[in-house]
Formats: sequence, structure tokens, C-alpha cells
Amino acid sequence: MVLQNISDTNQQEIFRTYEVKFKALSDQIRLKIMYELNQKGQICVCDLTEIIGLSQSKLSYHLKILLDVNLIEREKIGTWNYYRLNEEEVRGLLSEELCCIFYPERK
Amino acid sequence: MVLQNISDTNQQEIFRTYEVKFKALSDQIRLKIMYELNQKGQICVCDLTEIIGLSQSKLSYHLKILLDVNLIEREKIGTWNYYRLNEEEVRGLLSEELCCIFYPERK
DNA sequence: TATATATATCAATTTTTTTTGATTTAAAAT
DNA sequence: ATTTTAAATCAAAAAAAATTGATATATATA
Repeated sequence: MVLQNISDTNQQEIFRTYEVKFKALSDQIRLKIMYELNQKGQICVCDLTEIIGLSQSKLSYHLKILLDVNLIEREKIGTWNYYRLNEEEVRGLLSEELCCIFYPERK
Repeated sequence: MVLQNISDTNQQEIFRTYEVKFKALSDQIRLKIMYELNQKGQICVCDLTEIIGLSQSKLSYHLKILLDVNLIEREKIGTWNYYRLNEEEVRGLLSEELCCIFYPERK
């Protein structure tokens, strides 16, 4: 990506976009969530509360932050909400060295 | 990197490490600093205040945050402090798609 | 229909981060 | 030696993010 030929306004928008994405990643709890989703593939909130040991409300708060920046995806099945990594998005953001932590292995 | 065989304590340390690194990146001003350092190679604080349009104290605050997590490096020459990207560190953290924004081009 | 379960959302509080302006430190120039 | 310049640091204030407990919503089951 080349920013040279982009107006200051659009440049700022781009910085703003990455700001919120990195902000979403800048929290131990959310990194742990990313890690568990990467390990287990798909998990519902109720299982995650046990795995990570968080209150339901706190977990929903953090899941929303990751969801809002498109780092994870949600699928509603009955009463359950299943969450999983957005692999495309993670790959576009993080180095391959972070593979196996938050980064899905290239298939 | 594989976290499976690592104790919970060390696992937490790893999450903590990435937390502070991503926290350093999770700010528009600091991303703009990274971008300018990537463009210009090496800049002193006094020039950066003009380029980015920030007060000296504010800029020093943000530079310290990037420096503390090793994303940038400092070289003191006389009264001036020159800052530059830590390319190794940035490469280990960010995807190649972020090349030309915050990411130095592979030589 | 009433009850139970999963999960999102809300408002108040607490904690963390950022900003601001002033002060300090240290090197350079007069 | 004094003054100037570059840049770090500090303390107070402001702003933003996280936590908590309660409530709302929506689906499933009795």
C-alpha cells in the first residue's frame, strides 16, 4: 500500500482504521480470546467464559470490540452465538511469525 | 511460535508482551510517527514536531511509548536525538501488506 | 403460556491513557 | 560563565477505556 498519492484526509482515515484495529489487539484478555479461537476454531460465549474465566458481561464487551473491527466473526445458532477468527483479516494485519498464537496456520 | 507446551504463567507473559506492543501501535499519532520514520529514515524530535504538528512534550511522550516497546530506536548526536524504525521488530509483528505504511520494504 | 437459558446492552464507577504547561537536564554557542 | 537550543520529565487535568452488576432480548423448553 502506498500513501504518497493519497490526500491528507484519506491518509488520516487509514491511520484511524489501523488505530482501532491495533487497539482491539492491545489487551491481554482479547489476545487470549484470539488465541483460544485460533486453537479451537469456533466457540460459543458460554464455553469461552469457562475457558477464559470471565464474567459473561465482560466477555461480551471484549468480543464486541474484536467483532467491530472485523478480527472475529459471529454465527448465531439457536440461542448460542459462536465466534471464530476472521483469518483473512488477521493475515492482512499480523506477521507470519505470530502464526500459532493469534494467527491461523496457512493451509 | 507454539504456546501449547508453555506454562500458563509464561503464556500470560507472552500475551502481556504483545499487549504493550499493540498498545503502542494503537494510536493515530504514533502510527503517523511510524509512517514518517519509515518514509524519511531518520528524524530528530525538532523536525518531527514540524512534520507532525505536535508540541514537543506531546511528541516526546509518544516517542517514549514506541521506544519502550522497541518499535523505534534512538541515536543521540550532540543535542539532537534522532529516531528511526526498528525494522526487525516491525517485521516480526506486522504483515507484509502493511509494507510502505509502517513497514520497511524488504531489501 | 410460563420458565429457563444464552447473550447483549446499559448506567455508574473505576482505571488507564493522553494532554497540557511548566520544569529540568544537558550539550553548544556566545 | 552565561545564554541558547533540544529534548526529557513531571504533576495536574481531561478524556477514553474497562469493570461491575443489573436489566433487556430472544430463543428454547416444559
